[in-house]
Amino acid sequence: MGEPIGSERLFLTDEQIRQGIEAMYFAYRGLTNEPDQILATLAYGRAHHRAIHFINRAPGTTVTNLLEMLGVTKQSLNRVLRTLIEDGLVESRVGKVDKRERNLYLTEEGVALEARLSDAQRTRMRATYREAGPEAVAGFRRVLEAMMDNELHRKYMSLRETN
Amino acid sequence: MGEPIGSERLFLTDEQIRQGIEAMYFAYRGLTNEPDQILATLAYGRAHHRAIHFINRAPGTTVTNLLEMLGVTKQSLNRVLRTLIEDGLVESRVGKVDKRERNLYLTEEGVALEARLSDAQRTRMRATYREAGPEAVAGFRRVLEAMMDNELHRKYMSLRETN
DNA sequence: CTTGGAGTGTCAACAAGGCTGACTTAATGT
DNA sequence: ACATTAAGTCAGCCTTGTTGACACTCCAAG
Repeated sequence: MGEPIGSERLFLTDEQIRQGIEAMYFAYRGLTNEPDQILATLAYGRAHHRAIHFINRAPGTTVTNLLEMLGVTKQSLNRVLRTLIEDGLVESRVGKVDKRERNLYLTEEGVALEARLSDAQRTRMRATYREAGPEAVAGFRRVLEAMMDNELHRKYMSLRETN
Repeated sequence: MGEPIGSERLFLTDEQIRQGIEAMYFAYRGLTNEPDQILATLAYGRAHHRAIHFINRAPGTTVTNLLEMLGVTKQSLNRVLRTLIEDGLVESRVGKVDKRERNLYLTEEGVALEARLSDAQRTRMRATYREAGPEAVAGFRRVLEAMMDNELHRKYMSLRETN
């Protein structure tokens, strides 16, 4: 067989692969550190953050839509969503065309919390990008996108079709 | 102020930063997908996976050490560790020099499960790396390492001092 | 116009895996 | 001898995931 097609002679030992996996683990922890601390002071968790993030990203999204993105059950999301609505961070409007649907929006207060949370992450990402340089960033993104399976990649891409 | 020092003219909009954060989220999900499914069939969770991973990585590690790596409480880890020991995946040996310490090792069965879990991840990582190319991989690693804070980076690096 | 099915919300019950606080036991070091 | 450290345990709490069952509203097709 000789050389596998497209291998470009990647000398990747199991050890190197393992290091990549560990790097993902620690980096992900680093990225969620600060938001988690902010959320803890507000009696919210990561689940609330995710909901807020995606509602901010796609204002007017429906519950089913959000369910799809997050990959959790309706009951699980509903619990989180209810507290956010009760606390006045999220507004749920009855759909205009289909009145069964609820369109979700962040309130002013919701936008404020979203900004606070993502500011922490963006500051870190900016510092990270500055330290690693533009080429590294391009590679980083390329690898991450290749790491998603088709379904996740579809979800990921769907977020930038409208914007 | 003009040009920020060290910026190297990185045109990074909030939108691009946000995409990076989202990419991390979806990629991490992709990476944990398969192991989670395997673990679910065995009545184990991600916590068990993490313990197994780090014991495999540093055989003979102490409980305190593991606690440090994982960043959880003793009680939380103990619950997981106990089931792994009861199920014969992990062996806990009294320390030779300090008999208060317990040195943790994977049994044959433990090694087998570790291999099964990391095989799934390594296969994905290999495919990912092949698709993205060597330069992308280097960038990926550089960005992830920059993304960790000092403490996490120390833990991350400690894993390759011995190997 | 009725009826099936889709979108939503909710109740109940359960499990994993975090947490805190309090405590025991054994071994170590001062 | 005594304080400290490593480990383990008990009890209780929270968040966030899960199933299953059910009600309500509304749309669309027969």
